[in-house]
Amino acid sequence: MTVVRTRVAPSPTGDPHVGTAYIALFNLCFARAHGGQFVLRIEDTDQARSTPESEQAILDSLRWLGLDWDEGPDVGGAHGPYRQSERMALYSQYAQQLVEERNAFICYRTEQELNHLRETRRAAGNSTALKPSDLQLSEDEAAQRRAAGDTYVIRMMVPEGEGACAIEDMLRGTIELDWSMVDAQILLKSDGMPTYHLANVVDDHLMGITHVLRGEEWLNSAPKHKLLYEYFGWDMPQLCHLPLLRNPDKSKLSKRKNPTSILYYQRMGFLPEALLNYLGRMGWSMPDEREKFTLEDMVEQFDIQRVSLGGPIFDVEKLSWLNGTWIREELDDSQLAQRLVDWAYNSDNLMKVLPHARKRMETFSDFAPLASFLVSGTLPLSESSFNVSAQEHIDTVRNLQFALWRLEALRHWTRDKLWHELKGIADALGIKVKDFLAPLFIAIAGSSASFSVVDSMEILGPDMSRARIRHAIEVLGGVSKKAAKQLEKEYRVLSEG
RNA sequence: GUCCCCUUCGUCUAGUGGUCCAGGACACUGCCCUUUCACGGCGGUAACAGGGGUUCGAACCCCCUAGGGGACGCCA
Repeated sequence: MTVVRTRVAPSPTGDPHVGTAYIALFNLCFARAHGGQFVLRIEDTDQARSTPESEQAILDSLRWLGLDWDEGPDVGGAHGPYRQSERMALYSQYAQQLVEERNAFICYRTEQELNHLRETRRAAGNSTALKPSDLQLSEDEAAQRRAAGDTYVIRMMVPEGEGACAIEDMLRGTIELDWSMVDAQILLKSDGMPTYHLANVVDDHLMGITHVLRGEEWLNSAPKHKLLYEYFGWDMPQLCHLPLLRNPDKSKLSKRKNPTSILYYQRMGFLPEALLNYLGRMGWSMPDEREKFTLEDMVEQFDIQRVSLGGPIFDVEKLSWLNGTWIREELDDSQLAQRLVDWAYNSDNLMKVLPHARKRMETFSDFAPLASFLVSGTLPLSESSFNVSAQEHIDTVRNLQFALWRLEALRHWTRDKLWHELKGIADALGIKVKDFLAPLFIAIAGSSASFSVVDSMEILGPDMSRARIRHAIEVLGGVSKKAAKQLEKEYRVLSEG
C-alpha cells in the first residue's frame, strides 16, 4: 500500500502558504494514482509558529482547494491529521534509545559556544557543520554542568571521516552528499520537543509511509534522515524532492515579493479549481499538453516522472487567464451567480459593511460606490493618488512600510488591535495619527473619503490589506535594497523605544 | 565561504539519440468578428546558457565553464 504524507507547517501569522498546497497536490496525486493513502502531518513542535488558529487556517485552505486527505493510520490513537505534540513522550523515548545505543549523545553546549565554534570553522573556510568531536566536553566539565542543572539537548552521532552518503531520489537518481556537510543534528530540544528530523523519521515509520514527496529544500538533510533510519533499523521510504516555487526574481517564493497566502487568492476571487489547476501546471504537464484540467483528470494521468526539475516562477498573469477560462467555460450563469454570492455578495458580508456605509448614504445608489473597494482586487492607484497628503513623498513611503511591517507581524486581526498598532507607530514617530493614516486610507480604499481605515482592514482581512499596502509602496516607486536597510534600522529603534 | 540541485521563447512547458532549421499555452503584437470593451477565430515576434567530447547523427549521453537556486539554526 502506498502511503504518502504532506507535512503541514503553520506560519506564525497563520497564512496558509501556496507552497504547502503545491506539495500537497503532488502528494495527493501520487497517492491516488497508486491507489494509496494521502495523509497529513502537522508540524507543531515549534511553539512560536503553531497555534490552533494557524493550524486550522491551513487545514481549511487545503479543504477549500479540494485537497482532501485520508484519515491517518492509527498511530497511538492518531486519526485525521497527525499532531506531533500529542506524542511527545514517544520522541524522547526514541531519542533515549539512541543515546543508550551510542548513536546519539547529550550536549550541554551553550549558544555562545556554538556560535564561536561555527565562526572558527567558517573562518577556516570549512562548512559550519559541527561534529560530535567538536561538541565533546571534558568529563569533568560535563559533570559540572550536569550538577549545575544546565539545560541540554540530544544530538545524533554522525560520521566524521571522508566519504559521501548516497541518496536515491525518484527524479534525480543517485545523489552523493558529503558527510563533512552533515552536522550532529539536534534531535530533542532542551524543552523536550523533537526537532523535525527526529519527528519526521519516527512518525513516517510509525505511519507506514512508503514515499516522501517534499520540497527540494530538504535534499541536504536527507543523509541525516537516512542515518536515523539505519540507527533504528527501519526501512526508509522512497524520496522525491520537488522543485521549489519561485518569485519573479527566481528566489524561493516568499511573501515579501509575492502574495503567497492561499487566503489572498481566495479574497481576490480565484476559483479553487483554477488555483489547483495552475499549481498542477507548475513543473508538471498533462501528456496531451492541455492547460485546463481538474484534480480528477490530474490524478488519472499522474506520472511523477513528468515533473520537470527547473524551479517554476509563480506567475499571477497566467493564473488569471486560467481562472477566466474556468469562469467562462465551466460555470453557467446560475452557477456563477452562486459562486459570487458565496464569495462576497451575501448578507453576512453585507451586515459587516452596512454599519459603516449607512451614515454616508442618502440613496441606495450611494452604496455600491462606497463599498466597491471591499470587493475589488488590486486598486488602480498612481503616484498622484497620494498627493492629498501633506507629507513628503519619502515620509509617505516610510510610513506605509512601517505600517506594513507591523501588520505582517500582527497575529490577531481585529479592529482594535489594528488601531493599537498603528497608533503606536504614529506616536513613536511623533506625528498625528490622522496624518499617519492618510496614505494608508489611499492604499486600502483608494480614496481618503472612506470608512475608518481600521474597519476597512478588518473587513478586507490581513492578506488583502497587506497586499494593498505592498502595492501602494510599489506604486510610489518602491523601496530600494539600500533604503530598506536604513528603514529597518529606524524601525527597530522605533519598536524598541 | 563550503556542499548539493537546476538550466528549451520574457513566463509555464512539450521534447527521454534521427519524425525538431524545436511544438503548445500565457504575455506582447497584426488581422477578422463586433456600435464600444471583452470573449472568440486566424496569423506574427520570440528559446535548446557557452565550450569541448561520444556518435553516421545530439535539445536529448559524458566532461568543463558560466549563470540561477537551495542548504549550512534548540525553524520547519
